[in-house]
Amino acid sequence: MIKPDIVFVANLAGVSPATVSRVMNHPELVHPETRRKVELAVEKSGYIRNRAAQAMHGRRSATIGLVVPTVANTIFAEVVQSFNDTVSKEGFTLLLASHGYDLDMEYRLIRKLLEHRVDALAVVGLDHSPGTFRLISGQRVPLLAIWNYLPDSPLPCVGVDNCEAGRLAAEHLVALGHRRIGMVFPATSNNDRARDRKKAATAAFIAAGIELPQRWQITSPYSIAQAKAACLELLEGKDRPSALLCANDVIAQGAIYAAARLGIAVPGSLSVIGIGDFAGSAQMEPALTTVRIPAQRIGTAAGEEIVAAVSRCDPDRMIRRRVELELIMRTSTGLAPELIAAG
Amino acid sequence: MIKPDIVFVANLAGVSPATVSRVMNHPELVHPETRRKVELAVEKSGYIRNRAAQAMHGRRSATIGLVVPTVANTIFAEVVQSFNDTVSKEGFTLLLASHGYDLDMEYRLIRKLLEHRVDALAVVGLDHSPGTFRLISGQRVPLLAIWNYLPDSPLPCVGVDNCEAGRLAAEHLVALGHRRIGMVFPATSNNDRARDRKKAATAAFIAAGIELPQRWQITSPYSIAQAKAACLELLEGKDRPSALLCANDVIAQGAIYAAARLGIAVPGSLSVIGIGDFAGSAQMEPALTTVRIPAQRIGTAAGEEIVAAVSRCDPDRMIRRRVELELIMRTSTGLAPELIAAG
DNA sequence: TAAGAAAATGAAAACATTTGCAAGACTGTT
DNA sequence: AACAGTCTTGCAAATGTTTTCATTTTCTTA
Repeated sequence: MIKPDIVFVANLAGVSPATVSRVMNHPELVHPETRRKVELAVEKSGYIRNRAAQAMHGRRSATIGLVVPTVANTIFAEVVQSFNDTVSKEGFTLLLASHGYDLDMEYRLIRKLLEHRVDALAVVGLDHSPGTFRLISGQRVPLLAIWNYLPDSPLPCVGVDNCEAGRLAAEHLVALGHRRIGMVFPATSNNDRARDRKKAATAAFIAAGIELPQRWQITSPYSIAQAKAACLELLEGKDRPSALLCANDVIAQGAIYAAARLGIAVPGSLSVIGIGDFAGSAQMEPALTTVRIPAQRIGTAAGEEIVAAVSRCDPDRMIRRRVELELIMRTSTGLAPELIAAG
Repeated sequence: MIKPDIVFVANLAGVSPATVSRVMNHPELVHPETRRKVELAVEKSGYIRNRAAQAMHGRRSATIGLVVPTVANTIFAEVVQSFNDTVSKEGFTLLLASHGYDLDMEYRLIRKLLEHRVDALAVVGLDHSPGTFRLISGQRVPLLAIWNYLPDSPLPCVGVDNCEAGRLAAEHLVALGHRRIGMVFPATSNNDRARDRKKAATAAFIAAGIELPQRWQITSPYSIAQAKAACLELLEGKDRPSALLCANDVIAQGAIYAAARLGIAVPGSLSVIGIGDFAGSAQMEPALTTVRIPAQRIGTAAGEEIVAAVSRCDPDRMIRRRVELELIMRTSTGLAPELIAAG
């Protein structure tokens, strides 16, 4: 039993291969009766058309490449999901690659995706190696940066303004009267998202006349376990901040667990704010105050833009779409203890 | 500036296309000096080889299809990640599709992946539509079911025995002396994982002479928010169980948050056990007792098996690999209150 | 240094499809 | 019944590689 190809089906239906091809791609061009015959033959033989041969002809490959740091992280899983849903609805299939925050690896992965002749390419963030930029500009493949928005980004982008996210979080703590503030961020090299958030938050605190002692600025990767460990260390002494601004909700979750372990009341003696509003943040006890980044909306919007970019075939069109942030006040933040004491 | 193809590179290097092809695929066959010349030409022209043309020649497409219910769920994100890491290391790229627990959709997605001539296909679980089985058996593509292990599975599989998972969780509660037991599970049609766990847990309870009143058997999808809501309802009355067996850690997390909201002490007056041991379960307060399903090990093992299946080209070889479960005792379960009262 | 073996290269067929072009088969109009 | 116009369809070229086979070049060894 050999695998049926288009000529096998053509013979079976008593037509030419060209007609079979037309039935698959432009059904309106062929006579309904012929169409029926062909469809029957396709059904009977179990024919499955070969996208590779199709792609080779210069047509669409019907694939879209997506490169993310990791999917094992709630942060990106949601965006991958909704992006996939959106492009899938338009008949595209996702080629997924993850580089684990290694930009050289990212370059190699993008190369691999280009070998597969993806119709378009989406990457996360605006930080990429020079090699990557060179590679892309040489090809005529639409490229979209997702997750980040910048008014003057070098790439088309769909996402949120991380500076604003940092600022919103900081201003919320300031409004609650906090002046002894700690921050928990991952290493910010190669991570423009964390960098922008931290910079803007710092600026907002300075603007409010708040000092940020070095001992309360700590570093932790995006992992609940490591964030909890880092915060345990920060919080166990006498001299601790009254509020913690965390780079994202995963870290904030770690911080809250650390406080719970140490018997520190949240928000009574410690306020914690995150960024992201991931699944579960609303349900925690205490429920996490955070700056919502609408991952689904970003994924969907990015999917729409990339499909649009593929169908109009002008790879150099620059679109920038900004998705709105929103401060979600819940129960993990409250008035600074000093204010409460003062009555 | 036209896109360079293999003959363009060949001319640039002053060799034949065949030689260029050999440099890309079997470098050891060509003279070092020639190789250098060709590599230089590749570099200079920015040539990127066309996998589609390669695949068309009957060679590998170097892609592997993975079909999951969803990736927006911690449950699968981890397994996707480690599976991808493993096959990626061997030069394959992942074609990802998600069907949202809809088996008809799954059929269509698998068709699409076959059109792209994936070298192998991985799906989650053993529940699939008859159409899917027919489709696969017609093709000569290795298929692997991941996540579940069954000694007599109809498909090659790499995963855990969900019956054992349910049994382990149930026996732990029994050993702690609990006799008033509730269970929180999603709908079990089209979900063999949840079904097996529930069946085995039920059997274990019956074997221990424990009755399972209908009012304590509740249904909730895999969502923290919905699980929390469902558990709030179950727990707020006077007549509540002393222990909750949850279909997975996401549901267990919801249950713990519900207890926290109602001021019910865990594990003092309510024990909660999950299944999965997801990221964060160990760090929660109280830390979640659970049956660990080693998602990474499953993903890695599945990746290895599928790569092996591709290189040996015997699509009908039946392998079944079982990954071990482990009961992880933490602080969300404790002795039944009745036993404590009795001293 | 010549013969034979081994290594390196090229020519051309093969892979499964799409599409421009042209020819044949209808339709409706005079 | 002839004509123009519109639908359908088939032919054949083109797409970018890989690989078999044959040929040429280089290396051993006597």
